[in-house]
Amino acid sequence: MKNSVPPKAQSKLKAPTIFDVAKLAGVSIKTVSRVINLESNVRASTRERVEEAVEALDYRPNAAARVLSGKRFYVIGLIYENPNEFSYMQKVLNGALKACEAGGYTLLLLPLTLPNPDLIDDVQRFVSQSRLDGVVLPAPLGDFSEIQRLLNELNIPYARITPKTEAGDDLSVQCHDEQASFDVTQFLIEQGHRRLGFIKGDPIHGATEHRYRGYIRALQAAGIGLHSEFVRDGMFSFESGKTAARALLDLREPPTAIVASNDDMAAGTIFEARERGLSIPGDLSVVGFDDTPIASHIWPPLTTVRQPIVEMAEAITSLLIRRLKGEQVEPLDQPFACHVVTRASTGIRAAEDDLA
Amino acid sequence: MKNSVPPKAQSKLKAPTIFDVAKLAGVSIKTVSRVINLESNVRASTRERVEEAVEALDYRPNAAARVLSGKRFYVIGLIYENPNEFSYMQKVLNGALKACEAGGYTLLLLPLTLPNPDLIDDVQRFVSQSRLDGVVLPAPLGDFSEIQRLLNELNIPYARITPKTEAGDDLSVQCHDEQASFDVTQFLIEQGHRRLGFIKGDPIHGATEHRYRGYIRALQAAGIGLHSEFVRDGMFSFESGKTAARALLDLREPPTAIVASNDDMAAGTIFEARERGLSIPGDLSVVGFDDTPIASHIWPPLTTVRQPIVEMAEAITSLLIRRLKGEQVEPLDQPFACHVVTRASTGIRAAEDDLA
DNA sequence: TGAAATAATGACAGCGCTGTCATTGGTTGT
DNA sequence: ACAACCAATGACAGCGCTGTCATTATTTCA
Repeated sequence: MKNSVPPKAQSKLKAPTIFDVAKLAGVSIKTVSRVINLESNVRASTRERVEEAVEALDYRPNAAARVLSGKRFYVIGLIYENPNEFSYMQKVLNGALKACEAGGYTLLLLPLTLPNPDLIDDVQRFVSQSRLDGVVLPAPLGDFSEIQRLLNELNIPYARITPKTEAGDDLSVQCHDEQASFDVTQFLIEQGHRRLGFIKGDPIHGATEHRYRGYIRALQAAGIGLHSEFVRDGMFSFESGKTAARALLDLREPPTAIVASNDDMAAGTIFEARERGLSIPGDLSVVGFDDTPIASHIWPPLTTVRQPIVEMAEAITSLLIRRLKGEQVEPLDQPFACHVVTRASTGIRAAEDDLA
Repeated sequence: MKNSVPPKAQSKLKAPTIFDVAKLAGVSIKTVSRVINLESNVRASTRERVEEAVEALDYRPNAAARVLSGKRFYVIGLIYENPNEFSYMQKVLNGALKACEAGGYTLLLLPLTLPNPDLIDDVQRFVSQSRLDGVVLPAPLGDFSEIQRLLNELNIPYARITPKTEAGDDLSVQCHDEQASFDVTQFLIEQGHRRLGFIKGDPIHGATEHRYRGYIRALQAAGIGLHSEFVRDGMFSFESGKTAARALLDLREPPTAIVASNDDMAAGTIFEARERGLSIPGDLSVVGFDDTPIASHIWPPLTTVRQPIVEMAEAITSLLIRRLKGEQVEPLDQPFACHVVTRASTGIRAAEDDLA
């Protein structure tokens, strides 16, 4: 009940103003203003009537009008030191922020926890309350069809970062994920590995499939057969990586190298290997994806794949902005390139292994 | 030159409007509007004249007026999945965001890289361009006196998260950092350790001194002498932790336990120890601070100190907002409590050690 | 009971811009 | 050289709210 979206009729019609509330409550707009600003000198009965009208119309004060006429801005700034190392979302944030600054736009944030039963309500509230022109949807949010439908209905353009699915008229960025996965797998093969484990990511992310395909292609290119017991499901979390690694290392003939679909799962793999007293890369080589801070801070540091996330986020956001300004924009033609960062978690497979 | 702040006179007077620009350029306001919105049908010479006037007055369009009169909002939303594990800044962001949502305010971000020669210009531009009511300054930004001076001049209230210095009328949050440091050091002592190394943090952070004092107090309480060679400077970075650990482990009689002032430096310490083939916690116990993701993802997982950062950020932001709304607010009376999270990077000091 | 004080409400201007439409100036073609 | 056109510019309303001040109810106290 409380979470339901406003009546459909209003999503097309203009939002109610203070006049509508005043009319419905039978008072002047100034009295409505007093009520919504919690000023004194309003009779309790009047206040109540106004509040009912506000409720009935689902009225929200127009922030711009408030700012323009009043003395307050209703804005808080958060100034912070940009840590020199970033998580994935920090990078996206930075890229989007840059593009917004360059384009004269303001960036507003809606952090969500998934799974979320009220997802659509939350997004709806955010979009209408904050009066947005456009929305950026990093993976996996760009693949929630309910969100896409909502934004389409409200006629709000959106840009997606590494989505899984296509959408017509697509404002989205991709990177050469599959190629990078191919490269990193091939790198392991060149080091002499033949038994290569793979830990998949959360299937909701497009990257999961791309990375898996790169792995398969590299095996094929080297004439190595694909063994299903070497492929395990993961969810991009440390724990899921640990669990998958446990299964792989429990095999009678365990892999000598493991490709984890992100750094957290690679860290989980190393964690699991360490618990078993395995040496890395002596007994097991491990690679990850994303080059997040953890990759360079664990021992041994991870060989991983770096994506230009900041640049990708910046590019797609500025494209979105150009489109909002009325420019006719072409979709990004080229995926961004990724590259392998070689560190100490990978090594040459000892010759003795060939006997096995 | 280009970076200099607008003429002093204007910081008190009202900001120039489109009228001022029009008058100076000798055109109508509509023409100014055309120029700043890059519309067509403006003679090059006119455009130039207007641009000069804009420059001369340092004119910035009033965002609220634009929004109110036009059809655009100049706002982009970024909707993202809140990763289940956060960096320090992510936590601050989440707390501040919560408080803003609850208070009907909007949160705007200014990420900064330090050191920054244009610091004040950047902050000035942010504050005036975004028309903020208040500012949140997480450590170490709350200790930059230039920023404080600027905000005071502009009469913009600010709240600080774990600042080092006091400011009258203080809107700031602290946590029981010293106590936590005492606790974690005492914990190591109880495990039998007597030779305890300490790696300090960046001196610009208040936490650095608090944590160091807790360490000293715990040594005193146990009757253990403070040896200066056991105390090393660090900068809160992984690298600095590694360097400091190297120095400590190079000692003729190295410590059997190391207290690093944050997790990154603790990770650096473990990294260094691993490079030397030391076993943890067998040969060396290590503790960190902050309980960042890395603490639980490295092997062995780190014993560390967790601060309620989200709650702290939320509390101080909502206090700031209440103050902006005109309430008479009291400073937060109690620092927030921290607690030790015990993991596998610490262990009982073997008895043989007593011989040494 | 009536005057003075106070509480509750309303009328209205104006915040700084953009959208619409009217007007002016300049160019082209014949 | 004049009409017919298009480019360049301006006049003005109005976006939705808050601040100011005037007005009208209600209470208080002599």
